[in-house]
Amino acid sequence: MILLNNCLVLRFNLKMEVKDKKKHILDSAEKLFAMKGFEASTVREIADEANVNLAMISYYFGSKEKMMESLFQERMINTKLKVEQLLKNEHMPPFGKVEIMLDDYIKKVLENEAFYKILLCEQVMKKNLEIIRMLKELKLSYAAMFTDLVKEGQKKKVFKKNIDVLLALNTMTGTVTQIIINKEHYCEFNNIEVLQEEELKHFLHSKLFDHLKNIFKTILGYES
Amino acid sequence: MILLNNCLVLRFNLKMEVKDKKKHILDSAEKLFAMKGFEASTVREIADEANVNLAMISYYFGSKEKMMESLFQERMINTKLKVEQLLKNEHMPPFGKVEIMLDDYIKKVLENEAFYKILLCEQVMKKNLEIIRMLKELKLSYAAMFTDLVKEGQKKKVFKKNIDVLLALNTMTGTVTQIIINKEHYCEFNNIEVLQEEELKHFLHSKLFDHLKNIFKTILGYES
DNA sequence: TTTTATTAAACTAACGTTTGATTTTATTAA
DNA sequence: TTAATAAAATCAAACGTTAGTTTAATAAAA
Repeated sequence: MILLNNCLVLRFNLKMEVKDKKKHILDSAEKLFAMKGFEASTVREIADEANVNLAMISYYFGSKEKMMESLFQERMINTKLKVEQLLKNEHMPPFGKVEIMLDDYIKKVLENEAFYKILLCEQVMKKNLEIIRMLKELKLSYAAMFTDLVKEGQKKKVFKKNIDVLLALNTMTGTVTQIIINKEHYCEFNNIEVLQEEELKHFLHSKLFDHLKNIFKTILGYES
Repeated sequence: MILLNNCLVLRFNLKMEVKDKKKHILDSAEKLFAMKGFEASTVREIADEANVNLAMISYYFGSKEKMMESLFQERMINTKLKVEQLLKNEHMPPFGKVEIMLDDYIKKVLENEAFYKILLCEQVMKKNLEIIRMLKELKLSYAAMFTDLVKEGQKKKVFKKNIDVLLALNTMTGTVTQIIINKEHYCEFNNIEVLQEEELKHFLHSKLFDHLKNIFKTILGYES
């Protein structure tokens, strides 16, 4: 029984190690994909970056393309929204929920810059249909969630009528995305080139949050 | 003299034809780059799409990469702003100028969807330094122009103080870009799948313009 | 002993580019 | 105007390189 237990533990550890190795390869791939794009990143580069043998990529993922899909599956697990739970909280006011949605989204993008860059390019190209399918599902659930939130606010007479929820969401995603892309310019323009990575994130988060909060107040017709 | 004139006309026509051929190749390249990305589009595909021999691309542009640069030079000529002239108009109110800026930008993106998709991906990857240089210059002039516009409005006491011009511009570009990317979803969601291409452009323009106008009123603190 | 993981090397297909022959167009001199 | 000549444009084929993937041998683990 103890032996069996040990074996199980060992097997468990091994499986974990394999999973970690796969994750490690995905991290390297993500880095390169964000820097140079999917097509321009070679499996040899990815293997070098991850310090594994070239053949391991086919061995673990099947192909370069399936590795990309694995990356999306891996990263999109963490994309489930805090707000989806908070939405059901009866005591929280609707605009408080909007604030949490904004905060949550901004944080996620700033924490996963590389992935959101890849995401952006994939959405433009629409080459990998499996990824497009995943993204469509995510977008629909996001839109449905926000629609419910807006309806709740309208019912409680704190949001105005005739709100274009998709346009609102696109302003949120678009603004954050553009800031990620233009990060350097934005810093230069504001003379804050000396900030550390973490300080910079904090600065951008604060700027984006205030900016989008004001915009959403207008869009939703909310008076604080 | 007449002969000389004829020769000049002939020479002129020939040069025009070559220019047209180059433009035609660039149109085909643009289409493919927007669909599949730069790296995933092969010069053979581009040549096929343009109905020219494979070797003509090196012959005309030097290389695939230089062809991309030619595409950017070609397309960015038309990116100069109407507003840059209108800005000097003393009689037009500041927010009227903002409206023209928004209208102008939305129109340009909707009329050149393919190019703006390529533009987006290039900004993410930052691979071709010559293109990045061109874009930085464009962005700086755009920001400077809008800064002047904002200052004018502040001087005339119709805009509020402490406006983050870059954040405002990123909301403009980001929102329009996201709508281009999510065009299909947006149409599905609004049940307008049956529209013709031109009608759809008109619909999107109208939606985006009203949306951004309201947002910019808030950002600039403008009361109509 | 069997399964799993790792490797260096090889494989095939496709890439961007170049070549050299050929056709088309332009220029020049009779 | 015409014939000869020079230049530019076009093409099929080939070039060398590199891509993603597979193989078959070896090492490690179960």
